[in-house]
Amino acid sequence: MHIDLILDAIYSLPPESRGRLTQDIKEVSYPKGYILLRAQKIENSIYFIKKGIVRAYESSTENEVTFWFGQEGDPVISMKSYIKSQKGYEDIELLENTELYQISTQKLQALFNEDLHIANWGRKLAEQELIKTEERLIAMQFKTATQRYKDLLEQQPGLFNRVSLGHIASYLGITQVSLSRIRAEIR
Amino acid sequence: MHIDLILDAIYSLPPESRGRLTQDIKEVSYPKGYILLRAQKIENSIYFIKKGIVRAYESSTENEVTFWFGQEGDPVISMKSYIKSQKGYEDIELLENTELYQISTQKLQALFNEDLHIANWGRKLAEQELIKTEERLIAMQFKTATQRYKDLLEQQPGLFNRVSLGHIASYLGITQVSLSRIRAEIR
DNA sequence: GCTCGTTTTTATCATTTGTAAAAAAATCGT
DNA sequence: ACGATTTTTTTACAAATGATAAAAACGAGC
Repeated sequence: MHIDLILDAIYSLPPESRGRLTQDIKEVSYPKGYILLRAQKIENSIYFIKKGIVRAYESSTENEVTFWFGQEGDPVISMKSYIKSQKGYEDIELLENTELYQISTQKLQALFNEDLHIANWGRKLAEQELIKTEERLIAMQFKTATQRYKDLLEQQPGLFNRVSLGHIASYLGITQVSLSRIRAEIR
Repeated sequence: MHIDLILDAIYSLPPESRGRLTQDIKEVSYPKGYILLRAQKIENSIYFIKKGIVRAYESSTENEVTFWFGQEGDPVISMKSYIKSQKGYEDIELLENTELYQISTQKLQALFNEDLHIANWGRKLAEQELIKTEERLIAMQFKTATQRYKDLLEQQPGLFNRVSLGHIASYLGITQVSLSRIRAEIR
């Protein structure tokens, strides 16, 4: 997925502003299994996924819990690092060989203070992530695990070919055994 | 709580920009029980709480579920309306007689496109709400109801004098009976 | 196609959480 | 202070979910 497409989906930038932003973006790639982002560390970069799939998980508890999957076009950000310059909760692991666009948060901050359009792009980035997170929270509070599973099947059918059901179960907030039962009931 | 204090806590604005923003802000107040915001409607205003307390709840399901409390200084926003101009999930009810600062989203959007500082203020507003929502989501996925209750007791002890345990129970994602059991165990 | 390691399902049992109804306690208005 | 209403707790039972272990299915590599 091309970077211009990704940036534009967030907020359409005039050519000059977009140039300023893309100037600071590098392409990087890492193999399956690589840990892109570590919970202990304050991260200095954010990423967008060109190709591949990643998961964010927290490992401080005995059994690690996946709480986010990122696919082509998605931003990969430790929000605690990005927003508050604090350690995040999550490690982020690449589940396939993955190509990423990388940008330094320092450079991004500088652009936010210089360019009105980029500041609004940054606003939209946060707003879009906010909507997604809010939707997740509401699903966790209002819906049964079965309903959340069905919703995921509908909204992200492709996900099931790319990640294990163990990861999906913890993403849904249940055990793998529970997920297996849900699948058996539906069948 | 004074509006300048609230705005500054989000992002410190230079005097000229702050003036532009506060110019469009009106003070309003409504009595306890008033429904400030309705799920069916696309809202044209956002608010900040000067004095009082409110709750957001979704009522489409049989038993209504509270998923957010707002207190002095907090923004009161239907994010779906504000960000995507779509209907939100939530009704918002005033739990006390409440004084609010009101601003039109249209005027705010106009200011975002005119003033770099205000655009960055808007970015910070979204970012702060994002961090809060993410923390909630993570607590729902990683922590037991008992732990979430204890956390709330610690972080917002004042809340318990202002809202019923029934509302708090649904906020924590459990039934009132469950909450009562938790409280009995701890005692 | 076979083997080894991983993932997924199934089974059993213990624990947690929910539902419903009733009792107890607290709150409110007069 | 009183009764009426609402809120909170308690109880008994049902349903859902978790933990653990074992079996079955699947996949990568030879």
